Amino acid sequence: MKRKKALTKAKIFKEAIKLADNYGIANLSMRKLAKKLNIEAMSLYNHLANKEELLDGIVDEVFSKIDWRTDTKSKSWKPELRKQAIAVRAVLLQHPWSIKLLNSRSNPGPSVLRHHNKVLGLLMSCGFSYSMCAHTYALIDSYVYGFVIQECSLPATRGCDFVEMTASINALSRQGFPYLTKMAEEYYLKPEYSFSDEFLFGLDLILNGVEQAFKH
Amino acid sequence: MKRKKALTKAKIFKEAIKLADNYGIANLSMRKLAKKLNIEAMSLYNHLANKEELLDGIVDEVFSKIDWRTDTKSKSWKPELRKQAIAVRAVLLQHPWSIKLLNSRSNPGPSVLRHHNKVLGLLMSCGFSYSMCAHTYALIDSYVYGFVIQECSLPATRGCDFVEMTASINALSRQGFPYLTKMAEEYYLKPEYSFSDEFLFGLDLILNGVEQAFKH
DNA sequence: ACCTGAACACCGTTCAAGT
DNA sequence: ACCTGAACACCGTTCAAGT
Repeated sequence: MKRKKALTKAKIFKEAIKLADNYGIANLSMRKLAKKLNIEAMSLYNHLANKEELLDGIVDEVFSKIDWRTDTKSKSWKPELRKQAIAVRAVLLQHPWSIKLLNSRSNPGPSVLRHHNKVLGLLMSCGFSYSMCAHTYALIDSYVYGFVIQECSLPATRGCDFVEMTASINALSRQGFPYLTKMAEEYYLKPEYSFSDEFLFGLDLILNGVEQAFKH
Repeated sequence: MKRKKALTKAKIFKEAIKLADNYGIANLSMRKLAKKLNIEAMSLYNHLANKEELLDGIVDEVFSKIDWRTDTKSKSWKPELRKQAIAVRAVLLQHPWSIKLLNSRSNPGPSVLRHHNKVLGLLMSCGFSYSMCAHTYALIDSYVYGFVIQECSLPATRGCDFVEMTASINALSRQGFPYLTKMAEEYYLKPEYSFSDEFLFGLDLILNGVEQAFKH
């Protein structure tokens, strides 16, 4: 019999992420996770206080994947902040369940805190006042999270076939939403349209606005 | 024995919202809801296909409370769009559980669709192109939802006493997050600071940016 | 120090049976 | 047409007992 190596939090989190990626966060239960780890559900409680700690842990694990090198002393906050926003979106999209967990957890882990510290450090060392830091960060964060949440819960419109497309357009117009109908048939449901492509428009608009506010 | 009036979806949704408001969305179960309605859990399935329909229903009910009069023919989209964003935030804050449901539901109800139709109609009748409509709406929606999500999941910092405040500052600085620590002690944790006050800064920055993009 | 089995108090949902 | 009781297949978590 080969002896199993001791279980660690790291291994538990890794397996939990795999489960959530493959079967959805709704199917991540302590019992199923334990089964995957070849132990009984109750054994997990030797390593974790409760499921909360598991969820906090895997969110933080996702955040730890953000590319982490930044010249905090940089004098150009704008391209750097842009890069950070893009990076956050990228890791969240890799694990679509993570965005929903992120803002329902009240105990941010070290990687989440490290990220906040990095962004605030960037702004502060570029001469942003406390209030401009707070304004800017609230704005960028809200936008990125809000955008990714919508993106992750969008029906996979790519695979949407012509029949159900016209069906949903017809349903809309029957219920009396003329503008929405028009917009859907003339724009949203065209195969060229991709919600994801909207991300940079909003991000750059926000960054330009912050720049103007910063310069007074 | 007084005869109970027939149960309707409207009554079920109303009771469900009351339950979620009072005890949190986590405590809204089919069984508890049925008990409040003085019926057995299984009877709910005579009125609803499943719990999904319940959640779709109560989200839509929340959206139906948005003030709904709008002069869609208005030539000034900016104050109107601003008012809509503020109204959406207001109703979502009244039912803090609703924001999390909103973007996990894939079947938007009539009130949600009506709202989308209204905003798109406003922009379209003010001469926005399809692509500017899509850009603008994605941006505003992302911001509002992202902001409200953060707002709803913030620890009730108002009641936070001095002891735990300094404790959390110390914890931060011990872990080595100097900027975050500084920002917390010099700004975020001061009693005058309120995250909610950040909302209008971002909203107006975005609206001004859209205005510039619209004018070319 | 770690794992286990049995148990508790829950879930959503189905189904056959009642009125 | 609506309601019910029993049942199924799940949850997270506790606790006393094992090694």
